[in-house]
Amino acid sequence: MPRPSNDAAYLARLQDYYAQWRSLPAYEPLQAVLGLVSRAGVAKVLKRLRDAGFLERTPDGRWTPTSRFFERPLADAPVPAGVPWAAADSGDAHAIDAWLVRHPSRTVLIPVTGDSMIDAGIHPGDRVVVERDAPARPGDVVVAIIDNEFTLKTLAAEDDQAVLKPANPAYPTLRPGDRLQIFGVVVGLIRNYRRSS
Amino acid sequence: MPRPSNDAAYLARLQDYYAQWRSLPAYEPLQAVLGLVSRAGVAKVLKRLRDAGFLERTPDGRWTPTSRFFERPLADAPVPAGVPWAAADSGDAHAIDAWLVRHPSRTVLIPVTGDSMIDAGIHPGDRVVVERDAPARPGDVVVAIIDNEFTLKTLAAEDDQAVLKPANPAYPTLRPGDRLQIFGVVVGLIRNYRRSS
DNA sequence: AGTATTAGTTAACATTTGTTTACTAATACC
DNA sequence: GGTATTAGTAAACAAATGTTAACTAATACT
Repeated sequence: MPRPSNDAAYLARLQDYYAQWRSLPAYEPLQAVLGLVSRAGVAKVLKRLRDAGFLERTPDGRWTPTSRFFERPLADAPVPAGVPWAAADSGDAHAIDAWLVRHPSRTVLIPVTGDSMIDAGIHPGDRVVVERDAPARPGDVVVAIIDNEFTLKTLAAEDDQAVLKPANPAYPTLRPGDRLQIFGVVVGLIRNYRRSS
Repeated sequence: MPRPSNDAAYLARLQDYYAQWRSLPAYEPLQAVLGLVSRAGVAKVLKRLRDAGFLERTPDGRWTPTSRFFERPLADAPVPAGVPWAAADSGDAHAIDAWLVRHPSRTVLIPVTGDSMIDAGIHPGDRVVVERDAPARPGDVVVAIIDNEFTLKTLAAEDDQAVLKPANPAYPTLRPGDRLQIFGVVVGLIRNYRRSS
C-alpha cells in the first residue's frame, strides 16, 4: 500500500556529506544534498531516519548521527556467513577515534616501552590510550607514576593494599603503599604494524 | 600586552561535546558549553579557534572540526612527576585515524575472534586494521580466506611455499598451497578496554 | 603607575531556522 | 479499476540564529 521511500539513498548522501564535513547541514542546504524542494520534505526524511535508528538529536535539538550511521557492510569481499560486519571504509575511519576516546580533553596517548605487560597483549611500541582522572578499579590497567617515571601495570588489591601487577613473570609485583600515584586508566590501545613515526 | 585567552579550555569543551554528540551545538547552547554569557563572545572564540586551525566552515556556513581538532596529545615517557600535564602541552600531538589508516578506501576493520594469534598480542575482541590489496611479505600478519572464512595468521615462507603460522602453540601451521587467498594485510590494531559496543 | 591590547558583554538587526497545516501525487495491494 | 497509504510540496509562522557595533574590564609589558 504505502508509497516506497528511497531513504537508503538519502542516508548515503548524508553519510557522504558527513564524511566530508564531519557535520550535518541545516534544512535548507539539506534540500540540495537530498535533492528535495521543500524543507518540510527534509523534515520528514530526517524523522524517518531517526525512527530507523540512524539519526538522533543533540540536547539542543540538532540532528546528529548515531553509531549506526557509521556502520558499513563488508562490500566486495567473499564474506563468509557468520563473520560480523563491523568493517569500514573512509567514512568509518573517523569512528576509530570516537570509539576509543570518550573524553578527548582528558585523554592522552602514551607510547609503551618495556615488556612488563606483554602477557596482556601490550607490546613495546604500542600506544595506550589513557584517560586521566578516571576512577581506577582493581583489574584495570593503569599508568602509575613510580620514581618519577610512568609505569604500566594492572591494578590489584592485596590485603587491602593497592598493588601493581605486571603481566610478565620476569617482573615483580610493586607495592608502593602510600606512594601510589595513578596518572590515568588505560581505556584503549593502538598498534601500528608499519612502525613509521 | 594582550589579555590571555583560555582557548585551550574552550577547545577541550568542544572536543568533549563533539566526542559525545558528533556535532557542534549552535551559538546559544554553546554559551553553556563554553561558559560564556553572550553569543558574541562565542563568535569570537570560534573565530580564534578557526584561526588556530581547529575549526572551519561547511559550505553552508556551519562550524565544523578540522582534522587538527581530533589530534591527541602524545605524552613522552618518562615524564617528570611534578608536571605530568606538561607533557600534553608539549605540542606533540597525534591523530589516531591518520596514523592507522593510510588508504581509507582500502582499509577495513575486522573484529578478532579466537585466540590463535594471542602470542602476537592480538586478542579476541580486538579489531585489526586491514588494508586490502596491499603487498604481503613474509612476517606480515595477514587476513587470509580459508574455507570461506577469515583467518588471521602470520605469513611465512617454507620451502618456497607460503604458509600461515599462528601465534599460539595450540594451533597448527596451515599449508594452503595454491588455495591461499589473502584478503588483506594487518597494518594496525585497536583495542577498547571498555568493551562497550 | 601608565598604557596598549584583547577577552568578553550588551543590545540590536535582518536572516534563517525548524515546524505545522493543508494539499497533491505516486504507489502497492485488494 | 478502486482505494488506502504515504512521499513530497507549498505556504505560513514564531523562535532562534549568526553577526555587527559600541562598550567595559582584565592583563602584560614598559
